[in-house]
Amino acid sequence: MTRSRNSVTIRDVAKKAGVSVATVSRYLNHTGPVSHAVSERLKTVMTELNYVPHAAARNLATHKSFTVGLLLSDIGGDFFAPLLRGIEDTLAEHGYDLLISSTRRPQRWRGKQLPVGPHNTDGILGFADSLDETHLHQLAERHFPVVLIHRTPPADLLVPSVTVENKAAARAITSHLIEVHHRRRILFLQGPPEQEDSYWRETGYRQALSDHGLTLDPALVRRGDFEQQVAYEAILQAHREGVVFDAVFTGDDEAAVGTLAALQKLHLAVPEEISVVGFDDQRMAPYLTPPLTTVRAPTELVGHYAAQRLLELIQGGAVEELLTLLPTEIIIRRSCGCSPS
Amino acid sequence: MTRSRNSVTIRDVAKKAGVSVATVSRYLNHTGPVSHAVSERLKTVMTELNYVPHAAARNLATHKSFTVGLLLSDIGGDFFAPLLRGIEDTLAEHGYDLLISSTRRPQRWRGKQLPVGPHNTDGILGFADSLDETHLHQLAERHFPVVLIHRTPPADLLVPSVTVENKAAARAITSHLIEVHHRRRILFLQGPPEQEDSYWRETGYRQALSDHGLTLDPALVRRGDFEQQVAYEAILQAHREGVVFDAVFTGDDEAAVGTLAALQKLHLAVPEEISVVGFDDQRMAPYLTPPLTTVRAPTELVGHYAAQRLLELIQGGAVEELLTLLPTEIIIRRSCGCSPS
DNA sequence: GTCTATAATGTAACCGGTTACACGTAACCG
DNA sequence: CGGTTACGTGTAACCGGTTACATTATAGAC
Repeated sequence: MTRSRNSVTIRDVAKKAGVSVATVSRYLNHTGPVSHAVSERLKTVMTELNYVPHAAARNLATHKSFTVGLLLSDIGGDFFAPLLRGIEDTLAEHGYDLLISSTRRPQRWRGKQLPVGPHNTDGILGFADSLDETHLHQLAERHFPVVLIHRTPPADLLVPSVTVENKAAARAITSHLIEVHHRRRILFLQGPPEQEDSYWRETGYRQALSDHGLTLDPALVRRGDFEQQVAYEAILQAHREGVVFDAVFTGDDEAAVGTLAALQKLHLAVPEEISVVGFDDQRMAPYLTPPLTTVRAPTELVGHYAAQRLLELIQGGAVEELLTLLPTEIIIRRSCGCSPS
Repeated sequence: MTRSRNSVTIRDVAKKAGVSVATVSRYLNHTGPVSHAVSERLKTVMTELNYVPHAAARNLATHKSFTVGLLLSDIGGDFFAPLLRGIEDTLAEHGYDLLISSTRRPQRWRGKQLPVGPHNTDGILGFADSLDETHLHQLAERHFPVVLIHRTPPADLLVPSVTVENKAAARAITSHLIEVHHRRRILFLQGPPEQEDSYWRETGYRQALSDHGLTLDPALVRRGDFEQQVAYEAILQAHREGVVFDAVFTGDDEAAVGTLAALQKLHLAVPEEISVVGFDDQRMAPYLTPPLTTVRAPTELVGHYAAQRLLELIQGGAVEELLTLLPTEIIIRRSCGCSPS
C-alpha cells in the first residue's frame, strides 16, 4: 500500500474517461449497468493509466477483505507443506488471499491481540493449539468465522473443525503389531501435551492393548513430542532404564525418524528385534531404513476441507457439519516386520 | 474485515473516554503527547469495549499495510518449508504480516494482475520464475520494493536478490566424484528450464568435467525437473537406451529420491556400482538408502535474508548489496561411495 | 509580570474506494 | 399519446482511521 503521492485513483480514471466515479466503480464490480461505449473507454483508460484499485479503500468501504488468516504453531515442519498447499489451492480458487502467522512457541498470543482477526481478515483457520479458549470465545461472540484444524472445539462453541481419524487407526496399527507380529511390549511415544492428535492415538493404542488382554506397563509410555530429537533421547533413556520392549509406536513420523536412529545406535535391528510404526505418512516415510509402516493422514485434504468450510461460513452458510473427520489408512511397509513387494 | 454493523470504532472509544479521536489515535500510535490520566482512561475503555483498530482504515490513511507478499511457484514441496519459516520468522520480528500466493503453473500471472502488489502490500518476495519480466519492470517503474529469491534480476533492473552458491558447489561435488571415486561417466539431471539454479549447477558440473580433461557426452545430460517421478523415468530411459554411467548428479534432492528408486529397480548397487549425489540437503537426505551425499543449501537463511533485504527496502534504505549469495557446503554421506562414521 | 516555549487536546479534512438516491432519457404498454 | 419501466449516469455521504493546524493551559525565562 505504499502508494506514492501521486498514484492513480478511481477519480483519475473517471476524469480521464469523462464519467463519474460511480460509473467506474460499477464497471469494475459489475454492480450496475454500464453502456458498451463507456465500458470500452474505461477499459483503455485503465490500461493506459495502469490503474489498480486500492485494496484497503475497498475493504474499508465494503467490510470485506477477501483474505483469510492462518494460525500455525510451527511453520516449517514437513507436516505443514501439504496442509498449506491444500489451503492455498482452495482459497485461490475462490479468489481469497492467505495471511500466515506462525506462533513459534505454543500459546504465544495468550492475552495479546491476535495477529489476524476481524480487523484483518474475513475468517481464520486455527491449527491445533494456536488459538486459546479465550480468543476462541471472543471470536465466537463477534460471530467471526473460524475453523479449527486438528483440534476439536470447546463443547460450548459451534466452531467447525477438520481433522483426521486418529483413534481407530492407532488401534488398528497397534493391533497389527500384536496380531501379525506377536509384539507384546509396545512402547508408545506421546506428542506434545496440547496436541489432541496424540491423545487420541494413545487412546487407540490403549484400546488395542486391552482388546488383546494386554495390560499396559506405564514405563512403556513416554514423551516423544513429535520431534526427532526428543524421540531419540526417549528411546535411549528407556533403554538405559532397562525397559524391555519389542515394538515402538512412535506417535508420528517425525518421532519415528528419531526412534530409528536411536535403535540403530543401540544395535537393535528393525524390524527383526523391534517393530516400529509411525503416523502421518510424511514424505520421507517410504525412504527411511527400513521403509516405515505408518498411517496415512490426508493432510492436503485436511487443508482443502478446512478452507472449504471456512469459505462457507464466510459466505453466510450455516455450520451444517461440525466435525469433518477424514479417514486414515494403514500403510504397510517394512518397519513393522512385513515384507511388502 | 467482516465487521458487524455496529462494531466499535475509534469514535466510540473517544466518546466513552470523553476525548477526541485524535487523542485516541495519538495514544494508540505514540505519535503525540497524551496525559497520564487520559492514557489510563483509554486503556480501560479500550479493553472494556474490546476495541481493535481496523486495519484497512489505517492502511488507507497511512499508505502502509505492514504486509509483504510472497509469490511461490509451488507451495507444498519440502523445499519451501524452511524457506517459509525463514521468511515468516524475520517478518514477524519486525511486525510485518505475510501474504502468500502460489502459482501452481509457471508464469501463471503473465498478462494478468498480480495477486499481491502495491495495492495490497508494502513489498513482495518473488521466488524463482514466479515473477515475469513484464511485471518486474512495472513494479520497478513504481519503485515498489521487490526482492527476488533464487533468481538473478534482469541486468537493467536494480532489484536485490538472494540465492545460494550453486556453481562452485556443483563443481566441487562433481570433482569429488571424479577424484575420490574415480567416476568418469557422470549423468546429470537438469531441473525445470526456467530454474536458474539448475543452469548454474550444470555449469559447475561441466567445469568439473573439463577441469579433469573429461569430455561431456551429451547423452549424459537429461531432464529430471527436480521431481522424483521425472527423475525416476529419466534414469530408466537412459538405461533403456543403453547409456552407460557410473554416477548420477541428480540436480537436487527430490530427483535423487527418484534416482535411487530407479537404480534399485534396475538392481544397480549404490554406491558400489553407481555413485549418486544431490543438491539442497533436504530433510529426507540423511534417511535415504544409502544416506545421500549432497550440497547443503541454507534455505531457511535464504528466507531470512530475503525478508531482511525487503524490509530494508521498504524502510527506505537503498540497495546496498544487489546479490546476496549464501555459501553452500558439501555434505558427505554414503551415496557417493564414502563411508563417513 | 509579560513573553515564549511546551504540553495536551480538539476540529475537520483526507485517504480511495462503494453505494443509496436522484435524475434524465428512451422504450414499451394499453 | 400519457404513464410506467428500465437503463445509464451523477452527486455526495460514508467506511474508520490519521494528521495538519488551531487552541488553550501551564511552566519557565528574563
